[in-house]
Amino acid sequence: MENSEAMALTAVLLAAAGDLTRRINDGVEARGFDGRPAYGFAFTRLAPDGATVTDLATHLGMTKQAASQLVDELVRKGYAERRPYPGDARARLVVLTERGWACTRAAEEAAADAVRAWVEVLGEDEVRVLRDRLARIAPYGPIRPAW
Amino acid sequence: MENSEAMALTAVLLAAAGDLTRRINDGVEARGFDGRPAYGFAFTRLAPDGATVTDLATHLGMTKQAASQLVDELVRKGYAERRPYPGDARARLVVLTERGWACTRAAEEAAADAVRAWVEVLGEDEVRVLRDRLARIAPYGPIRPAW
DNA sequence: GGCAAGTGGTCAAGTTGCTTGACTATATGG
DNA sequence: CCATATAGTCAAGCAACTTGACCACTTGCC
Repeated sequence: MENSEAMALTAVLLAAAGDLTRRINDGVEARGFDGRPAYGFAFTRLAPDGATVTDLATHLGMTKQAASQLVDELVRKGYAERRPYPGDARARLVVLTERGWACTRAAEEAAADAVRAWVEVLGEDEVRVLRDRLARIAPYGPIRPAW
Repeated sequence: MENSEAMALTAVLLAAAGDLTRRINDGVEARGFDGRPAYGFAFTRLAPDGATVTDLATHLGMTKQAASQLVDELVRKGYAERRPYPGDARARLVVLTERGWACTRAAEEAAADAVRAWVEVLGEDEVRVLRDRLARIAPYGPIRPAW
């Protein structure tokens, strides 16, 4: 495969990923929630039983200070709350509020809508194959912005 | 397709895109260049004949002020230079220097290396199919960070 | 030719979402 | 019970943008 093809693959991957996240974010906002893409990935870690700030930081690939600031934001907007962590007085358990759950469901709906647009172009089977192949090359580890 | 599958597709797409851009950036730095991912996308617009700041801003989906600052950076690091634009004394033509071309080639090599790692997992044909399918769903328009 | 309106670019200041560094409170293992 | 490690926060700094103001030049129009 030529070098220029590799760059083309990169460009199209980024375009697709950016398009999808933007569609999801738009869909979430259209459903009456105020957020940014990072929220969704935080929510997937907070559900279903909550998580500590440090857990969240690891999951999102950022410092615990940044994760703590993100939690501040989520709390201020009513999506999450800090509760004592049973058995360790240093730690706090960050859990979703009812509004946080509603926002999570909205994000999943918006994601399904966005993917539906792709299914209309490629068909259900091809999208599934796409996902499976990407899963085989995607690294484990923290969820991070593409750049 | 279920809602949770849609979220899984999003996560894996972002992971793959992030992985690829990180590999390319690492490869470029390993070849002795100091940059960030946005450079690569700027370079693809500056090559082969140069571009104005406003062109670059449109291509990258940012304000012309931000694009101007990016060009400042590229000039300071020796990758590009501003030259007069023939036929319009307001505009300037931003062109790659020899070092800028070398960095572009390094980025293409690094991209090819990164994709080669994927080819080893999926095989050449599947990667090509992946690219073609992504090309069918990716929007045209500016290249933007995924989030 | 001259003048209003549009376009290309830059300067300056403000914002956002992170980082590093310093610190407190609690836990844990000899 | 004290040294060391861990959870979390506070504060300051920084990178990569944004918005707003502005100048230089071009263009369309009378």
